[in-house]
Amino acid sequence: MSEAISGSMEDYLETVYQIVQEHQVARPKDIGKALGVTGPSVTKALRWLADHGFIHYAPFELVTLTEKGEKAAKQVVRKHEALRDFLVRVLAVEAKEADEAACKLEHALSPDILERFIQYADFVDTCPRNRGKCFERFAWHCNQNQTTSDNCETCVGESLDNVRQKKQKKDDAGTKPALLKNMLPGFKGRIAQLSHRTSIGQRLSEMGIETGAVIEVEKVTGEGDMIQIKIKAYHLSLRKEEAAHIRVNPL
Amino acid sequence: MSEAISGSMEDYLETVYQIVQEHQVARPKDIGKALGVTGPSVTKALRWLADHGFIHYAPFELVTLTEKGEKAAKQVVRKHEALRDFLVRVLAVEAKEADEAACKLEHALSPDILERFIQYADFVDTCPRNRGKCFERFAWHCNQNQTTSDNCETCVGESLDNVRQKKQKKDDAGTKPALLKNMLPGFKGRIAQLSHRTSIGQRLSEMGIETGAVIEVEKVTGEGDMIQIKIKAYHLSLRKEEAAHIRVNPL
DNA sequence: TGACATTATTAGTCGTATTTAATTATATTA
DNA sequence: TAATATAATTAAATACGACTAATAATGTCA
Repeated sequence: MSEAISGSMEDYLETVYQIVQEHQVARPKDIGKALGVTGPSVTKALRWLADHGFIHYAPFELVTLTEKGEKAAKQVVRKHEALRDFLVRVLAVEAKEADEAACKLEHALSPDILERFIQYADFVDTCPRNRGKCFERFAWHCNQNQTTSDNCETCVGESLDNVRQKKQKKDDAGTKPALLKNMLPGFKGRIAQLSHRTSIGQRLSEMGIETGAVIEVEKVTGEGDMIQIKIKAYHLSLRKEEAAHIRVNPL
Repeated sequence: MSEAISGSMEDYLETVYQIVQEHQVARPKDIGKALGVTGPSVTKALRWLADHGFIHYAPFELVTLTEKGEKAAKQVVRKHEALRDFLVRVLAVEAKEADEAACKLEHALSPDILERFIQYADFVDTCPRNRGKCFERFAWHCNQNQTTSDNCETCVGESLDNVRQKKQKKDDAGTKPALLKNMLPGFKGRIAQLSHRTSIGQRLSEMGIETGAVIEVEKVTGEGDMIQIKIKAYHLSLRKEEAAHIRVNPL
């Protein structure tokens, strides 16, 4: 009675509601088909829903919603429809795609934010200042360039990298241990920590090199894949991935 | 290598990325604290991420992102930020709430629809026709009436009921089996199916009444809780919930 | 270096949601 | 009415994501 309804139980309830709308009564087979699950999953879900007072259910008998179940189902259906509505009317997403997306989103949306979505969709329709004119432009624009995910995937990396570079600089200036991987030629520092289990860690260990040894970066090659260091009497060439396991304190 | 990354693994990856941004290196304890999970959960997640090539990880050693991991993490971070951005700038959701909501939503959003969200947020900022004027109105409106979820919960039931009524009528007109529960006084039909396990089903069974018997609805009481029927020589009064288990074919 | 506190890992368990395989109930047909 | 087909059930198994308790590794301080 007290446990909260889970996302998947909401799905079952919603499906029962929709099938009851159409056929008066829901049968496990149809529920399973609608949700893409097998019979036993449905049986279990129905028993849970019955135990918690959402449906009338007895083995081999007809399945219908209780008052409580109908109310709960309507809330779920409402969420679903509101989201789909938003996606279609505001974001100009294609109907089928919007429906599928709404299915996944509906369980992750808090009631308050759901209301915002609804209000916004209404607002777009009724705002006296532009009466949809402005938003039609958006829909049109969306349908013109179908590039969607492609044209932004590349630039995002760069923009995030920029943020990172900035932070990097700040850290470099400080005295915090840094990763050898990120150091530039001319850097000089002391090993703060190294991983004995990694290949490079073992190589260094075998040479008797441990925490505290002074290390110098000599060269970083073209694509940034290799880094050449000098340590004690040795000159070593490391892959950046190896260098990711060594922390250094700048001197 | 082939299995898809799950929602929670994305969370771990995102967290590792963010901690690496700040401290060069991520430690299990901090990851756990950031995600609100215990140590062992982190260990398991890290092993999965390492097995699938997202991070460099060996027990007790430093954790850093691989190339693949960094790329994947950036995608996740981008999703998160884009969603939060949308919620804050377009839907005028309060920053902290938006951040939490974005956490939950980000795993349920397809790339294509995510792009729509981003495009729309940009559109709102740059649309030359209103230059934000119109959307400020929405934000203002949201902050005026804090009613959000309350004022709509009631009407939704009604609107859904309307849809249902319409479908109901259509079905009633046809010859499909209907639920006795939904029949009105004067209805005459034949029992199509009944549940022997329910109390009313047993009562009827005991009277020797089975599928095919002719049934007549005499009266439906006030609040619609009871339904009076005539069957063979008997007059019976049923609760609607009982009547939900009997299907009838109209004559 | 040794003892201690901190942190990380392993092993075992729980709850949810699903599956397959085998069983039982109902419906259909000869 | 018996034989068969369809559907629903139970039981046992798998996967995932989290937990607790016990064990092991590491870093620190005297």
